[in-house]
Amino acid sequence: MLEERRLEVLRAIVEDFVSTHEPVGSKALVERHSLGVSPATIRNDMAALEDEGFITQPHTSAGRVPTDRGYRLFVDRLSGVKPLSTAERRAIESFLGEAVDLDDVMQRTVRLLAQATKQVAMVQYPSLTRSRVRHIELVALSSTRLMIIVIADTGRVDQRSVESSVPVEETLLADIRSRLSVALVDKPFASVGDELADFDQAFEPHDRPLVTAIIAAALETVSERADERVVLGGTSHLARYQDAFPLAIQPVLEALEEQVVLLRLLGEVPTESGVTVRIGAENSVEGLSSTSVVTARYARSDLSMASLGVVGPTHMDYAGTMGAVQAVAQYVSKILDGQ
Amino acid sequence: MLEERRLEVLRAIVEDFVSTHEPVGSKALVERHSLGVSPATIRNDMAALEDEGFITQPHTSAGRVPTDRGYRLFVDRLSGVKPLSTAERRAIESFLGEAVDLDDVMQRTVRLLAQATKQVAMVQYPSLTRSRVRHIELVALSSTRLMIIVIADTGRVDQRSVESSVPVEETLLADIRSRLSVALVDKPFASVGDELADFDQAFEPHDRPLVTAIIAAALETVSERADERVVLGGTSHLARYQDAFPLAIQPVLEALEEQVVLLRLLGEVPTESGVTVRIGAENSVEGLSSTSVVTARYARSDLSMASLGVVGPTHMDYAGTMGAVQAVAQYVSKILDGQ
DNA sequence: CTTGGCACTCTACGTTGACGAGTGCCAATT
DNA sequence: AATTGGCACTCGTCAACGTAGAGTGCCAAG
Repeated sequence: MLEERRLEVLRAIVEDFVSTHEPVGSKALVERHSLGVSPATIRNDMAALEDEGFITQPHTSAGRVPTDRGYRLFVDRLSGVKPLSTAERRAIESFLGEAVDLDDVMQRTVRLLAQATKQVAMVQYPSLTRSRVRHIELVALSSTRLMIIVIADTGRVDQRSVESSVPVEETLLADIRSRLSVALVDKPFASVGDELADFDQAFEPHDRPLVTAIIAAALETVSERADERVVLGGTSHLARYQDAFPLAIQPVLEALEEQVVLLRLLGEVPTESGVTVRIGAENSVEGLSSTSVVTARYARSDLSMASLGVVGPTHMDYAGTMGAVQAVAQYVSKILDGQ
Repeated sequence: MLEERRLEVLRAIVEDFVSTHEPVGSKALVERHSLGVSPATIRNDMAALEDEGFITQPHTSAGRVPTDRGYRLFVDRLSGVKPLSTAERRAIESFLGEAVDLDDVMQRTVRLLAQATKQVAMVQYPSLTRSRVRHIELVALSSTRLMIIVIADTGRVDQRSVESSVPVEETLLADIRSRLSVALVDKPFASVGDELADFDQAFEPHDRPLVTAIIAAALETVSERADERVVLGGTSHLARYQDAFPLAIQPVLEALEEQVVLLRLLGEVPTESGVTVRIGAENSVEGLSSTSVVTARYARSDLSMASLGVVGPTHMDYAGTMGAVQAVAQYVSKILDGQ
């Protein structure tokens, strides 16, 4: 029960610091929270918490600030996911429900998430790796330029253009198109490589260079770009932390401009459901060591599809953020199932 | 020739202020530039320039800072467009040349522009209004969901999904598809509305609701979204001006998150060629009153297509930025012609 | 284990004064 | 009429200084 109170103290410190952004002292703590003890007792607990590395003092005569480790403990043991109010739930549902398109869903989701958490939001497109081919189309843009368009069962559309060294005849194109359809439609994207392994064998040798080029483009589209698409939004919220962040919104903005970084942030998430929180240096992304990342996965037909989440300062409202991220992920799943 | 020197003084002030970001005084000015006169003379000129509203003093005993009007005069009369070095030109050409796709071109362009100017870059997709339909495709996603895909002769692909209240048969779909192709392919997007005016008359009355829905979606795609797509990049460069900007990267980031605002920034540009500069309050966008916007239009087959440009602090290197924007616009035009 | 008291340590803040950059004005010069 | 040197004046920056207050750690008593 001594342990008990210490955790209580840590929770109180985190909560106060999150709301005030200022080091919190023993006296203020007993005033704002009804811990039934005196400041002196709290001081002892604080000293212990500091020894264990959960909190720290910016300077000798200041209050305490949670460390990354402190936030970690807070998140693991102390904070429940705060459920959204029904009004909020209704707002989310109706806003996402209006979406007309997968693109529209993604765009609305990122806006929603940014607005609900007041932080930078990221949303990943449904992974191709876990989808099936719904349709594949081959279009002639000019006599030597083709465009290959792939539609997944999630409604995701990817396209890629292909250059041919020789003019392409429409009859050949039609042939390739229909064979591609037969070979790929309703197949999982993961097996596209296998399905196309001997694809060019069905064609005349002098047509094979073109067929090979098309296959290469198709594979590039479905494999290299499979998880690559991420939408970002709400970056203006970063600016609110000018003073709170040491000195650093530039490195954060820089990091977030890199698709690769976003994918890493979203990808390092375990596949299980639930909300994942990575705090400070846990992110292993340079420039994001003073931020926390809260992510969740969304699914379609109970098949985990991709991740979405937010990036904010380590001193964020974890309970609220986790609640919002989880709720949004659920609604995206629901929308995706409905379509 | 008195007028002459005053302009020279203004130019010197702008140049110094742009490079140092600090108010420039009369003494420093004669030291750094070889104007053949004494500081006292410069002071007289400065007083005159201040009376005319081209420069101003932050406080009584400080040097002078250009006003928006000062920058305007500088840009109009004093600054040439600085041509890029051949190395830079080569870098642009090769980087853009590698693009494989219209999406790829847009993405590379925005990166390039941001990197070359060290500012926030915006690139607008080629306007549909000025393009022709290259291909139109209708795909069944499920028995009641269709997707309509439109490809422009610029390689731009737009899609939109359509919900049908009744299951759609493949034969009907094929019929609509081929009629749509006949009606629209190679027609300018601007005339799509007219071309589709009586489109539903060719169908059985009980099929018309579906046809109407498809037409509505098609029109929405080609008209509402016609100029709507803009890519943004390089926002991290904003953070470098933390101190230089009054207090305000947040409003700028907020403004730039709004597609509408971006479109206004890019759209207010006169259709003629050349580089356009809008300084400070000239932008008429709230939150961007302490930034300047430099834009240029790019073309395809000599037909002006859309705009691209950058947003930066009013105290930017106008000559260099204008040079870069112009050069990039030219190369984008070239790439578009080549494809 | 808790608590009140106390000495101690810093930071934040306001004051003060010197310094210097920069200006405007004026009388002298060309 | 334009230019110039001189000079008094303004005002922001900076460092030094002192004070107030928040917060701590420790200790002895409950």
